[in-house]
Amino acid sequence: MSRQEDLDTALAGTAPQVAPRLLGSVLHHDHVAVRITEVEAYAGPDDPASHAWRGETARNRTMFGPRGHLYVYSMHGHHCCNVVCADPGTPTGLLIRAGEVVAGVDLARERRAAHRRTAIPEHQLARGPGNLTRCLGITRSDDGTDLRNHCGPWLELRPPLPLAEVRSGPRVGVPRAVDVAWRFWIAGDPSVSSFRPARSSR
DNA sequence: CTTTCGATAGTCT
DNA sequence: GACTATCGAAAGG
Repeated sequence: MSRQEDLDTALAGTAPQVAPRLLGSVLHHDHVAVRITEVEAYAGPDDPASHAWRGETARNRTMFGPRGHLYVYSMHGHHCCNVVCADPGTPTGLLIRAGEVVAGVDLARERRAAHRRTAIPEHQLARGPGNLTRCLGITRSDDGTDLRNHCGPWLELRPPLPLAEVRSGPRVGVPRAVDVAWRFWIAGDPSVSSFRPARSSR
């Protein structure tokens, strides 16, 4: 079975089903690799926290397409990347929130240093979705990339982690649908970001 | 460790 | 003009 089929099969379920499956897998881009330690699930039109909730726009178009594509958006001057899963028409995304840099540490540190004056501990290089994309050099121009058909290993699937190593809780910074525990992380991993409640509007 | 607050820029109303 | 699926610095425990 080709890797392409493996990935396509692995991403076939609903967002909360697939999300923990990505923990421990490795995301490669531009000479840096990150082992995923934290993921959030954003489900289709029924999830009021999802960008897709209010329908298709120019920004979220990729989420409405086939699974295995990368959905990249920008906000607050940072980029966040999602892996699209499920079937076309049910726009679901998996936000990659944090990871451990396992290759290209010097380059990752260089990219981070451009936006920070103080020293960065190694386990914090890819802690937080904006920091992770900065380490990897992912920008809005990577939106729509098909991870299944890329010649290099974009997303290197690893065997699923034992359930005992996985924790879950509410999503970070999300003001709606607070009751669902759709953030998943590897228990005890230092690269996992700390929980932040949504800031009250106004 | 925690909380709070301002900066930030792209998207949508 | 108002909103964020954010970040880092600063201040407090």
